[in-house]
Amino acid sequence: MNFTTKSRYAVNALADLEYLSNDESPVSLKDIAIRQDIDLTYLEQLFRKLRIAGIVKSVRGRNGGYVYASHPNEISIKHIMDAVEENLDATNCAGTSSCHAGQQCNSHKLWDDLNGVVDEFLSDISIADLAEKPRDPHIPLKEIKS
Amino acid sequence: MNFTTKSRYAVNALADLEYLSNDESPVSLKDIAIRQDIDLTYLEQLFRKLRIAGIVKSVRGRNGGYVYASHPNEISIKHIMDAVEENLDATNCAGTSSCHAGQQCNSHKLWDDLNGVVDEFLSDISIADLAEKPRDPHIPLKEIKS
DNA sequence: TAAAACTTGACTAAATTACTCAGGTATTGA
DNA sequence: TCAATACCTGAGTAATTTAGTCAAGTTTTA
Repeated sequence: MNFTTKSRYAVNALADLEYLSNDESPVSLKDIAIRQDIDLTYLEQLFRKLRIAGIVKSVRGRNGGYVYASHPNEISIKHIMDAVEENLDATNCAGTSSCHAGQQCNSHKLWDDLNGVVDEFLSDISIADLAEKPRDPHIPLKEIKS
Repeated sequence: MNFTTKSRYAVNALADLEYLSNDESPVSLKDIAIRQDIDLTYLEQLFRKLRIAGIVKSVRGRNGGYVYASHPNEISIKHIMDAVEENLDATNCAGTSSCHAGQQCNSHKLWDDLNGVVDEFLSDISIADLAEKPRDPHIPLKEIKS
């Protein structure tokens, strides 16, 4: 399991899409790059992945940019991370249960369960949760705990 | 957040400590290295960290090896991972909330909450849970979900 | 006393991540 | 029309991290 800066860049940039947009007009990557202090061409690479994953749509040409492909409360953090990250799996065997000499290792179930816990958490939070009220806890920890 | 093979090696090796031990006698790293197919000197590096963290005790000299420093049901997976991993934090700012130009970024709370969810999960599982019944689910997912 | 087994530090190769560069192509406002 | 804007693509590269290796110990006991 490897959460890199790609996830953080992508999530923050997608939150900016809402922040920087005026009545549904596309947001240029340049504006996001400046506000988030990310290199423009690096951001382009991330948005290419996001576009292919169906998370954003691009508008080419002058005054072009990117818009959400669906409503931000339908875009989960998990969806975003699946699009930009290479490896979100915590097991050593990519779920094939061949981690210990072709057999399931002692801890296979542990990592598999961990995957489930993380996936569930990330699936329940949408980009709208972040953009609307960045300072408030979007999901109270208590809800998760019990 | 970065879960590497170190965690998996360490957890599996520590489970083997119970599996390979005869009435509290120390287990040599050589035996674990063979059973887990890990390079011996690499395993030594991991056990150095585990010893410094107070998870295992070493017995030097002939017939020496390692034993648990405390009862295996008191050794949590989180404790092990803290000992061997470099970076378990999912935030970009190591919790300092300075992720966006000195201020808290949009997603800071998200990564912070994710840390909490993962930590809680890993703290509730002990090495005894893995060693005793490796094929059974040690924590049913249902218990976590609702 | 020699073998077994832990101890330590330094080093290296492979892989990954983050980032850069050099070109495009599509669109539109002036 | 045409030049500016902004997306699009592939290749390359530097820095970092991970995984693993090497060499030379120390400690203990059969």
